[in-house]
Amino acid sequence: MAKAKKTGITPTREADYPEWYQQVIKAADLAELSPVRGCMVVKPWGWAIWENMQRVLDGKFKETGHENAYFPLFIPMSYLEKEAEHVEGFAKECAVVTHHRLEPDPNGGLRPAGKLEEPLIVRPTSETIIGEMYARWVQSYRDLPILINQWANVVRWELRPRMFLRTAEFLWQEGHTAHADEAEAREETLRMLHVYADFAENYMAMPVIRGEKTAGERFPGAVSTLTIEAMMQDRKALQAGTSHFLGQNFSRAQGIKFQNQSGEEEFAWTTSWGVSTRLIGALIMTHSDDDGLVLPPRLAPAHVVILPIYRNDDERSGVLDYCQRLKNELEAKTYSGDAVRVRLDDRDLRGGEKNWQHIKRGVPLRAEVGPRDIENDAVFLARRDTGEKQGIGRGQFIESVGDILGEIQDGLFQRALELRQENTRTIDDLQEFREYFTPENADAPGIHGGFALCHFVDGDPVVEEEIKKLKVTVRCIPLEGDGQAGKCLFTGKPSAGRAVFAKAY
RNA sequence: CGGGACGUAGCUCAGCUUGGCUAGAGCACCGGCUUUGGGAGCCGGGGGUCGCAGGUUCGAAUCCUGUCGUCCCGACCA
Repeated sequence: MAKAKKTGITPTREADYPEWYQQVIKAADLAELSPVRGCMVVKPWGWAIWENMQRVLDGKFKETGHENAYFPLFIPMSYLEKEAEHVEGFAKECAVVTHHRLEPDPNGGLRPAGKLEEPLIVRPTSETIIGEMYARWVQSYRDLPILINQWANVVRWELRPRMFLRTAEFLWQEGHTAHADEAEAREETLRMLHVYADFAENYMAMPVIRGEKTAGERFPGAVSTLTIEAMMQDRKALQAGTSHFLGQNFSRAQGIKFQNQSGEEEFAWTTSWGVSTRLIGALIMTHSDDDGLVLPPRLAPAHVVILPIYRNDDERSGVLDYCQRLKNELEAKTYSGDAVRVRLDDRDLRGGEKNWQHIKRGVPLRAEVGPRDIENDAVFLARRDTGEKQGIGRGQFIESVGDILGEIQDGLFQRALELRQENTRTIDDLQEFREYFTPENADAPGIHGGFALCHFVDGDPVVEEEIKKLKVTVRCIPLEGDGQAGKCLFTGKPSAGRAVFAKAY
């Protein structure tokens, strides 16, 4: 009897994309909302993905000459006031600590006491506190460059949280560097953008566009903001990482000064760059399908899950022995420089239910092993990315496991790249632009639009108004543009190059 | 911070219009038996001060007032 095809996730992406996203997180047991407004609890499976991301990125930061350090969670309010644009950018979303003690109140509860002389803000980002320290550390050109990264949590009091994409508290890394000259600082900004792009494409299997933000989208206080932008499966853009050239704005505000070789006093040139747990959201929306999470092998907490199948206690011990041996043999193999990560799921659950759990959690390979397979010295192997299932000899499986994982990794990247290519258009006609970004049914806007490459004039009010109406934003001016000049789509004024326009998260 | 909706079991919700026996269902959970190669079936069981505080009433999940919270749509944002 053929059963009706049932998806692991309800609703499907097509039916209700935002709800699908929430359900994937739930079904894959990645995280859940906490009782604290806007803050989430990252559960072990989600955390393991983050740990893998951290491990890879941390290695890349160290390879590029950076060291880790740690700076305080609290920042004196006055620090934030020093850089005017910076204040404006973050003031509206800061958590503020005004007291340092609790005392009993008359109703049997507690109330804050011990008012602080100067309020402390919980860092929304650490440029100011880190800059303050750099100012103390730098006297001579010989003290530069300073190349430091920190792994930390930050707080931005968001009004509308979405798991992983925008939460009040989130985890990230922030690199902060100070240099003796502009060229070196600009080079650093670009270098780290490429580190991010490499990580996104080769580890997350997520193609990205490297580009520069327009003035309006720039980091508050930065001279230039570089970004990597990815397309999610609903064709919206997600900013996946940023690298900022801060010029001398922050060093002037914070007094990061040094004497150069001629004995003259100069301000240092600084940069900052970061990626956050938002990358997990990006990962989910890039690869997952209507059955749940799909993980690129390089970041998957488990590459292979072995599912023993048996009917009774007699079969049980034999099957488990065989599985344990298979696990050991697989773990002796490597993929992408690491030992193959294998889990043996011998929980006392029904096979079907167990199997679905691993599908929903996105494990790249599931190997079912039952008496029948053992007889043939084989396993029944299922791929999460294609859904393909086949019997394969045990020896062959062990020999090829690394290759199969590599195939999955590459396949996911190709699939994501194709989606982006199919949904990227060069547009030179305003009417076409409007239609491209207008959903067929305004009351239930389904998946529509994509990336549009258009000529434009940065900051022109006519442009701003038009794209705002359509809820479209300028994502970036690609670094690898065609370099052709043209006419602004909206105003007809001369344009030096095309930018990527899209709806965004 | 503006507009809308909603708070009933761990989760999703019914019941409320028209107040009335012991507050229900599905899923999840626990136990037993039969099962086990893509989400098992049957039987039994545990679990709720109906968000909170007042009020009306012989009687409130249901009506009234207040309050707290959550979600959605805007504005803001990694």
